[in-house]
Amino acid sequence: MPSEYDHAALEMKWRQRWQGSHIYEPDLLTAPNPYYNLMMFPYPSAEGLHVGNMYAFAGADAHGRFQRMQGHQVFEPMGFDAFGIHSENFALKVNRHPADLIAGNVANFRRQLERLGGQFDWSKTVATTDPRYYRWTQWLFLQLWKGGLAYRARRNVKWCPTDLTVLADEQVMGDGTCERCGTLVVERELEQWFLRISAYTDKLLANLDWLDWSESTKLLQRHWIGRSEGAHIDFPIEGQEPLRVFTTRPDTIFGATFMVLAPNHPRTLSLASPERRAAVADYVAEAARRRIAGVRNDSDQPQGLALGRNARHPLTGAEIPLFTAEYVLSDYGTGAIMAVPAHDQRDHAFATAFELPIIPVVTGESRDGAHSGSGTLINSGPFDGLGAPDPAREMVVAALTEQGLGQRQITYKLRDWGISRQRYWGPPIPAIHCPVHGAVPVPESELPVLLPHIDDFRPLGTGESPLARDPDFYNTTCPVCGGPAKRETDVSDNFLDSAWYYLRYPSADRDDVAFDRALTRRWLPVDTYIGGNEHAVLHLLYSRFIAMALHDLGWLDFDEPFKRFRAHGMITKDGAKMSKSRGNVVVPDEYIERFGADAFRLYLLAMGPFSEGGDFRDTGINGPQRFLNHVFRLLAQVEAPGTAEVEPLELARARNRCIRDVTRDTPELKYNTAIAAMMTFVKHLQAAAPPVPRPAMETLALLLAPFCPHAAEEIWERLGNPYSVHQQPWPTVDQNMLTRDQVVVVISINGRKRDQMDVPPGLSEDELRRRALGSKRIQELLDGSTPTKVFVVPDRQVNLVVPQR
RNA sequence: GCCGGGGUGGCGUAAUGGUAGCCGCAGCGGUCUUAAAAACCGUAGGACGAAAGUCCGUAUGGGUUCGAAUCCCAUCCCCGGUACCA
Repeated sequence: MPSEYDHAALEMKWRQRWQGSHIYEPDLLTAPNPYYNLMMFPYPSAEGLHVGNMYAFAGADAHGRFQRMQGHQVFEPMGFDAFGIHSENFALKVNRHPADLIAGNVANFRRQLERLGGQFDWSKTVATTDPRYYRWTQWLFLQLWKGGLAYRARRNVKWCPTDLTVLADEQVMGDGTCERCGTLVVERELEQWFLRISAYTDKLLANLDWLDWSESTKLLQRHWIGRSEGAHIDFPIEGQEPLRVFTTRPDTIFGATFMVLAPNHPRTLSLASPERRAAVADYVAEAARRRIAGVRNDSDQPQGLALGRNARHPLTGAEIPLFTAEYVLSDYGTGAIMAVPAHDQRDHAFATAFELPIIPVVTGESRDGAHSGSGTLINSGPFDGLGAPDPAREMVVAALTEQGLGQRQITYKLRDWGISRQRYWGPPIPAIHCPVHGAVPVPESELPVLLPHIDDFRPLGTGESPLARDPDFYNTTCPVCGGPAKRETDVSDNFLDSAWYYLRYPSADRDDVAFDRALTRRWLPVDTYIGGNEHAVLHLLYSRFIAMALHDLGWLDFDEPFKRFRAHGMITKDGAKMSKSRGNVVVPDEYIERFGADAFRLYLLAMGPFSEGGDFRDTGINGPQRFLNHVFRLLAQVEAPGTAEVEPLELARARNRCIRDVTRDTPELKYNTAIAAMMTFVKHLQAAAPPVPRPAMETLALLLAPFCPHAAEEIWERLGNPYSVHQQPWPTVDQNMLTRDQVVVVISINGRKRDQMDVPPGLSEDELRRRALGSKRIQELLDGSTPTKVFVVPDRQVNLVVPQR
C-alpha cells in the first residue's frame, strides 16, 4: 500500500538522496545570504550519542532547516572534540590506545548523526585530534604567546598520590578525593602555561550587555567573572611594609578592629612575632593540609591564630592586631582583609570567638550579629551622618587616597587560564626549553609538533606528562642557538581545542591557514550557536576570550564569536540527570530503529519548550508516530492533479492559522507549540470530507520540513513536486484567511462565567454590551437589577459588575 | 547560605491580566478480530446532580483588580549554578 508510512525505507532513501546531491554543502566562497548555524560538537565517547546529544542536535538542526527555508544558505557543520582526559581515562580503563579508539567512536557518532537526518556539511568536518587541526591549535598558542597573552608561572595543581597523576579540577570529588581511587588529593606546585584571560575581564563582562544570548547563560558568566568594586587600603605596620587589603566596604573602615591574613599569604610567617613564629608555622602547615584535602571549616568555632603583631588603623591611628585564619583566601583580593565584625558575619563570628572588640559604624538591624546592609555612619569621626555605603564609600576612599593609603580598586573572581596538562592525550604545547634562552616558541614552519604514538601513555608519577618518557620526542635543538634543548612535554587543555573550532569549520579543508580571511569574513561571527548551559562558563568564556585576543592581534574583524546563543534544556530520565553512574542513560539507537528518526525528532521537540528540556518517557513516542501515520493516510486522499482544486474556506483558514503559528513559534525555538499547531491542523483535515485539498498537504510538507526532514521530502515528492522540499521557500500567511465568521464572547457577572454568545467578530463595545444585557439567561440572573459597571473585551468577554447582596 | 529557573489533570505540557487545561501520553467505553495487538470512533480536572446546572480547582496563605495560573507580599517544596570571593 503506498499510503503506508514505512519510516525505515523512506528515511534511508532520502538520506542517500541528500548525500548524492550535496544540498547541504553550500559553496562557502560565493553563497549569498549566508547563515552559520552552529551547535556544540560532541566528545565521541565509546557509548555513542545519548538522548541528550540527539535532543540538542535535533533542535539545532530544525533551526538551521527553518533558516534555510527563510532564504539563507545555511552552513551547518559538525565535528568531534576528541582529545581530553575522558578519552584518555577510558583508554586506560579498557587498556587500549586512545588513538585506536577514536576512529571507531567517530565513525559510530557519524553514523548516528546521519541517521538523525541533520543537514550537516560533512565536507567540512573537523576532529581536534587530527594533526591538520591541532597544528593550528598550536599555531593559536604561538600567536597568543607572541602577543603577550601566554606566560609561564608556578601554580598548585591537584595531585593523586595513589594514581601518581595530576588531576583536573572536575576529577576531584566534593570531599576532596580522587574520582578514580578515592584517595585524598594533595596539591603540588608545578611550572605551567597560562593564558591571560584576565586582560579581557572588563570586555567579557561589558559585551554581555548587548549580546543576544540566553539570559540564563549571561548570568552564569557574570557570576563567574565576579566583578567587585571597592578599594585597596594600606595599613601601616611598625618597622615593616604596610599590609594591603581589598574591601568592597571602605565606608566601614572605622569599624575595623583587627586584620586577617590567609594562612598561605606570603607575609603570614614574616609578620608573626618571633615568639609566635613557631606556632604560626605549625598552623600554616596544618591549614595547608586541610585546604588540600578540601576540608572546610564549617564549625561555629572559627579557626585562627594571632600573629603577635599590630597594624595601625590608617584613619584612627589605633593599634589593631593581626591574625591568620582559613576563612580568608589567598587568591582573592590581596589575600588579607580588614575585619569589620559589626558588619560582616564571618568577621563577627571570629571576633566573638577571639573576644575582639566589635564597633558598629552603620545604623541598621543586624542578622547573626552583623549588619551588612545600608544605613547611616556612626562612630566614624568626621564621616558621621553620611549614608553608607553611599556616598560614604567615595568620601572615605578619597580621604585615604589623599594620604597615600588607599585607592579605588576593582577585583574579579576570574583567574588566568592554566592550560598545561601533564597528560598524554592532547596537543603538545609548542615550546622548547633551552638552557641558554629559556622557553622558546617552536617556529611556525615546524608545526605541527606531532603527538608521538607511545605505547605506555600511563601517567608518569613525577609531575611530568607521559611524553617525558620519550627521548625521541623531547630531545631537540634550540631554534635560537641550535644548541641541545628539550621540548615542552605537557599538552594543552582540551578547552583550547574547542575554543576556536568554529573558526576552523569553514576552512577545514585548508592546510595553508588556520582560517581563511575571505571565508571568515563571509561566514563569521556565527549567526546562531545552540548548546547546553553546562558550557556556559568555561567553553563559552574561553571562546569569547580567544576571539577577542585574535581580534586584537589582527587576525579577526570581530571580537564576539557568537552573535546569538541559545541554551537548550536538559533531558532527564525519571527526573534525574542522565549519567553513567546512575545507570539511567538512554541510548537513542533502538528508538530511532523502531519509530524512525522523524518520529523521534518530533517526540523530543514536542516534549516541551526547547530551552527547558524534559523527561524522557519512551511511551510518549507513540504520539508522533501516530501523527505521521495520520499524515500519510491523508496524503493518500489528496485530490488527483487536474481535478477542480477547490480548497474549502474553513480548511484554508485552518491552514493559514497553522502557518501563522508555526512561523511565529519556530524561530523562538518553541517547537512544542509549533508541533501542536500542526497536529491541530491535521485534526481539521481528518474531520473534513475527502478529498484532502492539495494546498493543505503541500503546506504541511513545508511546515514539517524542519522537524521531520525525511517524511516531508516523501510527501513533497508524492505530491509531484520537484526535489527538494528543503530548498523551497517557507509558506506565507494570507492575512485575509485569518478572519472568522463567528467568535465566542463570554458573558460573566462579577468575573464568573454565566453565559456565552456566538457573534460576528469586530462588534463595537456598545453592541456587545447591548447583546450581553439582552441574553435571556443573564436577564434572569440579574433579576431586574442594573449592573453598576460593564467591562467589554472586544471579541472575548463582557463582564457585568453587580453589587453583591 | 547566596544567585537563577520552576511548582497547572494520573503524566509531559498550553494559556503570561479576559472561557484554565490547547496538543500529546497513559486511562476508560466501544467498533473490527476466534483472541490479542494495531487501527478506528467516543470519553475524560474534582464534587453534587437524571439533566440543566451549581460549587470547588493552577504548591500554601494573604493582597491588588470588574476580572489573577498570570501582578505584589510572605511561606513551603523541586531543579540548576555557586560556595568562606571580604
